[in-house]
Amino acid sequence: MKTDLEMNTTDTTKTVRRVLTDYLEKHGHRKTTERYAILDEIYGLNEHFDVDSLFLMMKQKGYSVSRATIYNTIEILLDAELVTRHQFGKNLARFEKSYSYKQHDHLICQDCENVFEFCDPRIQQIQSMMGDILNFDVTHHSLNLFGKCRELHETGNCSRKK
Amino acid sequence: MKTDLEMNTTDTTKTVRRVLTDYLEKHGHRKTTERYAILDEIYGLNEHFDVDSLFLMMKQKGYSVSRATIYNTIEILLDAELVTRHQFGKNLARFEKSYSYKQHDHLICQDCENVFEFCDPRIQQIQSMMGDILNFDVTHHSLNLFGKCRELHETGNCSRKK
DNA sequence: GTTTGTGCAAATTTTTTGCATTACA
DNA sequence: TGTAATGCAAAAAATTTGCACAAAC
Repeated sequence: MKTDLEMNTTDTTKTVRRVLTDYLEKHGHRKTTERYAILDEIYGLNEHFDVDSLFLMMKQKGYSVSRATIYNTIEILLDAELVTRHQFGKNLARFEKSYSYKQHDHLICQDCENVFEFCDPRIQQIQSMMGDILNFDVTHHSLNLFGKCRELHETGNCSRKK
Repeated sequence: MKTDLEMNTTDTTKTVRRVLTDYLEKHGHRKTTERYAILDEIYGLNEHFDVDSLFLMMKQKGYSVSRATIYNTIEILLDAELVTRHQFGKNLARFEKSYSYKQHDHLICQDCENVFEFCDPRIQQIQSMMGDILNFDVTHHSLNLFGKCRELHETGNCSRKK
């Protein structure tokens, strides 16, 4: 049997579709084509996305779902733990696929808004320790580091600046 | 001379007004009554706030500033490091006074939306280590832990639920 | 007296909601 | 066929912007 990391895109698509099917059946929700189309689109991306860009990308590909349906579906995908939600300092929710993804956190350049990922085991330790101390059942966390990427730091500007 | 922690509210008010004055002069901005009124209001609070609640609180006290001015002023206070900005999982910016406040992070109850504070030195270590590794000049971070507070965990409900 | 900053209202942006229609079960 | 889900458009919520007027300097 393959480990998650060995799976290719097709495998992953199949697997997450299966996870979604199980979730929908378990919760008595219908298996609509839109839900699977949105899931596929999300798992075809390798970057963070927001609802509007997802809507536009799908529209451009000729598969048009309404924004309302995307918002609805993302709620389901969040609950099914197939997607995670982030906020990188703006009032705009951003998402990313999460199935079989190693837990990671983000480093955001204040200038080019580029998002980098990193992982540090101490965060999990802090998370569980604080849960114990403060009598909380901590389910997840969000750690964002903000700063200047190397390019901005060295040249005073970033190429990707918006 | 007093340490920051020994200062009372009046002392703090004076000090932060002075910090703001220095900032405004340094940046060639005008010292308007609104800016000081907003600063005073913020430093009179002991909780996180959002722009609209600040607007309503000031209005109720008879000191009415426009929301636009509050948004403008908060930009200045952020830049002057007199206020910090947070997002606790909602698309709503929340703020808190930051002068002489020990760096801390937040634990948020998903049910009652109550926000608790904690501090762990390892976060600073992670922050500087990741900056070194990824060639970033990390200026600040935001760590939020999300979960169920004790009350929610034990009773399935929180008294403060909205 | 200049000009910056404020207030107001309108515009934008992001998300939510209501309701008629579609399509899953 | 009954009902949940979709699409659309309108509403809501948060923030930004434009412009006339007020008040710092």
